[in-house]
Amino acid sequence: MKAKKEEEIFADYASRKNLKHSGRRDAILKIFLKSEKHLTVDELFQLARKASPGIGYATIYRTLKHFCASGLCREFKCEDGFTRYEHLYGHEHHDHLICTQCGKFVEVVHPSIEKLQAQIAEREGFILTKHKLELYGVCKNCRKK
Amino acid sequence: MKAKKEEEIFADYASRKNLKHSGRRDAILKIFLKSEKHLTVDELFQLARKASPGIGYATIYRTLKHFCASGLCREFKCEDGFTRYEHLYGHEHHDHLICTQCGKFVEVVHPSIEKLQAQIAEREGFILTKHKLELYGVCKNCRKK
DNA sequence: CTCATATTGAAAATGATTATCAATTTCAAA
DNA sequence: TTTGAAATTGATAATCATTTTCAATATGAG
Repeated sequence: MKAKKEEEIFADYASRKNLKHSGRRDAILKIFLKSEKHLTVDELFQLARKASPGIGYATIYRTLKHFCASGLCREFKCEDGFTRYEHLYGHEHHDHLICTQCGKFVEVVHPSIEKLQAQIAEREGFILTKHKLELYGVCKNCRKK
Repeated sequence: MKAKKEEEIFADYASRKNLKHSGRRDAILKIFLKSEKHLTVDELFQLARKASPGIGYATIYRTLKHFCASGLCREFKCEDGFTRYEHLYGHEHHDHLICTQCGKFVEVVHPSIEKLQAQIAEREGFILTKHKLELYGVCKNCRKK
């Protein structure tokens, strides 16, 4: 029951933060959890508007901040200028392979790269806190077209 | 004569693009070439203002666009939200190791990582066009403090 | 039920960047 | 040297994504 677990994570956060109950927020959470894509703010807004007509843009932003703070998701500033939000729960650390034609996101994991990064950092006397690796290219599907 | 060479690169571009001569631009170029740092727009603006009082912010932006188009430099959108400009000429492809305390930039090259990236992309059926690898951490100096 | 506090949408504010515009400068050709 | 088309410039307005403000409303503990 992954979805259940994610809802619990947010419920815990909400009670920790003394958030009050809100239908809007529930709707946004449901939509976010249902989508496995890396949604942009606007995509989420469009979907939320269907479920909760009259919802404002600011509410999406505010709610996403909460989701991030709760550990449910993470902001991902993409090269195309749009910020996307990706699920964190149940997703081990990964990097991204992104198709510049269709926008497909592939989450990739490669322990050897992580190891090499640590080596580089050590060689230069750094202690690594985080890294960002994005591979941009064209996927098989888009090449056929 | 690296500096000479860089000036030539820009001169070629300028003549190709029918740019007219400009004292402002010369000053900005000189400042940019003299600095080996990854300057932000504002840092460059502050420096340029000393050399050319009265210079406007827009001129910095416009000139940097030209520098990029000429192949002299490259925009680097940093995690801290500031766009920096780095020298391209004489700098082979590299990734960045960045100190989150003092902002120190180290250019790192690691062929094995490049190879692994190509492997990952191939495994997923992608043809790589570019990549972005940034390592964030704390440098030796900052750890001492 | 009550009241402090969280939530909301609309609209204003922000901050980085770009576009506009009228004034000025450059430079090739006359 | 003069001329005039085209480039350059600074100031300012416009964008665009995101944040903040604010007054109105909703929530929920006591």
